[in-house]
Amino acid sequence: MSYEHAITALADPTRRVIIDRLRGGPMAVGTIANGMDISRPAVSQHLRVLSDAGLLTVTPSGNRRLYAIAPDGVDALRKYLDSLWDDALGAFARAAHEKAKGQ
Amino acid sequence: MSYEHAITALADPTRRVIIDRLRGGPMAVGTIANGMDISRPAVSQHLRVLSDAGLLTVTPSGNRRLYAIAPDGVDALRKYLDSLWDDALGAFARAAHEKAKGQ
DNA sequence: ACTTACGGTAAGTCATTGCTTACGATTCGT
DNA sequence: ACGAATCGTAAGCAATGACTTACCGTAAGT
Repeated sequence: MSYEHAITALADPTRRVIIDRLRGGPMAVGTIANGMDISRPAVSQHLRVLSDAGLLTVTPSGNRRLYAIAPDGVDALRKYLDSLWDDALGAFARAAHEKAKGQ
Repeated sequence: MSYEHAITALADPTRRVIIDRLRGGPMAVGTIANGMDISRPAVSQHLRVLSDAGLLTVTPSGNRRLYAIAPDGVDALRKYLDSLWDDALGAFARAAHEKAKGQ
């Protein structure tokens, strides 16, 4: 269902940088933007896309907003790729079998 | 490494339709394009992108070219998401632990 | 040999999207 | 209460990308 938004969101290199930065744990927007070569509003826009895709969660903490990776969002994408991988392997084995029988 | 091209390629809905059509096994270009609402050259361009990303393999068969899903390409993407999922879960558990300790 | 089928490539067009600056709203510090 | 900090949103712009038509090469059929 929602894996489509997730894969679209992760297609952008900048957004992958952001989500890779969040691997260690939740971070505030300013902290994320610090050290990146784009403006802070641009980071905010990316965070919005990632959140809408279900890949991030937000927890307001006073003045700041802490973003963290949402395991469920990543898992949805994982499941899609697992099923794709299963089918690909099955088709590959079947094709190899056909070829062996053909020769 | 190459998972970046793969995730970029899979971000397009039309390309996901194509790769979903190939789950059953190899198909020729015309067969893939048949029933889709875009032109055949457009399908060819998508197939090129998917091949360059390592997600498809091509085996010429006489007049036609049979495209099939490359399990290795899918697996590279799977591995990236697995590592992301692991880190996300770890950070999530750590945050939950911190919160429990804080209260 | 000649025609038909198959499919990749080129050029051009239009929509999408990622970025910037400017602005507004909320919260913290003093 | 007032200034500073944090962050989201709006508007505008430039670049990327997906599609079309037109064209060309190669293999099959007759």
